[in-house]
Amino acid sequence: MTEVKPMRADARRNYERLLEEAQRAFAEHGVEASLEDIARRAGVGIGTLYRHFPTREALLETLLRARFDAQADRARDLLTHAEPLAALQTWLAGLGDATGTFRGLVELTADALSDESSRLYASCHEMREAGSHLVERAQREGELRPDVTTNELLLLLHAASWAGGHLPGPGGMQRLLALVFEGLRAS
Amino acid sequence: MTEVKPMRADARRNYERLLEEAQRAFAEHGVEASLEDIARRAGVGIGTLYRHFPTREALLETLLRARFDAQADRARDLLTHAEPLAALQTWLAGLGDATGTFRGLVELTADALSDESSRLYASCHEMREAGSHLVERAQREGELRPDVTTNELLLLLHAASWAGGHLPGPGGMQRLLALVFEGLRAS
DNA sequence: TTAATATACGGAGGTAGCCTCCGATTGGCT
DNA sequence: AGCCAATCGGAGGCTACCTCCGTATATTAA
Repeated sequence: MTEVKPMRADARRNYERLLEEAQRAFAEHGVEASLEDIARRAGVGIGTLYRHFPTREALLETLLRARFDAQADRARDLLTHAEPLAALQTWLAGLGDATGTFRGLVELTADALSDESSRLYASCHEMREAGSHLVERAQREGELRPDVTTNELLLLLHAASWAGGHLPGPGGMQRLLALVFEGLRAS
Repeated sequence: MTEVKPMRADARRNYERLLEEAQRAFAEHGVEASLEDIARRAGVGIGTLYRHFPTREALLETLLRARFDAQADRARDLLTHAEPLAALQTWLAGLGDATGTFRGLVELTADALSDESSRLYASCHEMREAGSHLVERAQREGELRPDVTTNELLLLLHAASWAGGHLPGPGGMQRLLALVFEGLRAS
């Protein structure tokens, strides 16, 4: 329904160059990478960058949306998994990997979930909805404590992801997430 | 032993004005508060700020050191507490409050723990040493899973503190910390 | 092919923050 | 009072953000 005029050829070319360089820059320097640098490397004026992507978040969202949508799909798949708690844990691990794509991204997504005006809110929100079904199933079948909310779980995941980013080696987030699921008390 | 010439009167006056305004600014705007603004409000040139505190971290450390040292003392006190796990949990909660003093501080302290060259490293390190005795005791008495390291625990705490800062109301960190200790699995 | 026009480009310029450097100032001592 | 070391202040160079508008060009119609 939404009428989309095709982009002018030069516009489309610049748009794509910008996305390529943004991907590189964010991967290398984290979400705070210099926008002027991205424009420079894309061989484009800074004004052109801002016309295509009015905010840093808009740029990030374009780069991440597909990934986040895939994550929502994955949640729906996992609803048929035999073990509800394991399914939830698996899904959260995948989500943790997604928010670990760029250094500093966790902060943004964590904030986006509680800020409807955020550009990332939409993509994140759909993920949360899909995930909350996994949470409810695990609780309904008595595998997850019933007093935990989806928001709390996502926040714990973000926390683990954040912390994982502050550990030297890789795989930190996975280990921490496992700890959170299993609890610290000796059994 | 360390010979300390008394500061010149104007120097001491400026030093203290700077600390006052820094406290205000960090409390209001988080650790990224503008240093030029702090100098301005203190009625002092920016050069004077940098002479007294060569880095942002130096300024923060001066404001926080007493607090962190107190936290180390508290760890030593809690070693005599009857319940090792509860003692550990209490201590971590206190530490979480301390790193929640300024928005964005958790990131700094988490990084400081793995960066010896950091200005905050010393104060943090002493805390960790004190805390690790609480960890070891809880493990020795079989109340804490033996495969968790002090570093992991501190990181989990920082993570909870970080996440607490991304929740609307207060007390978020306490709730999350409790969840981490108790585990997510239904019992 | 050419002309008209909507579309898109680019970067100058204003703002703000970081940090350094050095000439001007002043506290404290004799 | 007068000296000098200690201290001050802020100009200046840098980077980054974001906006605005004169210029350039892709597209469409003639």
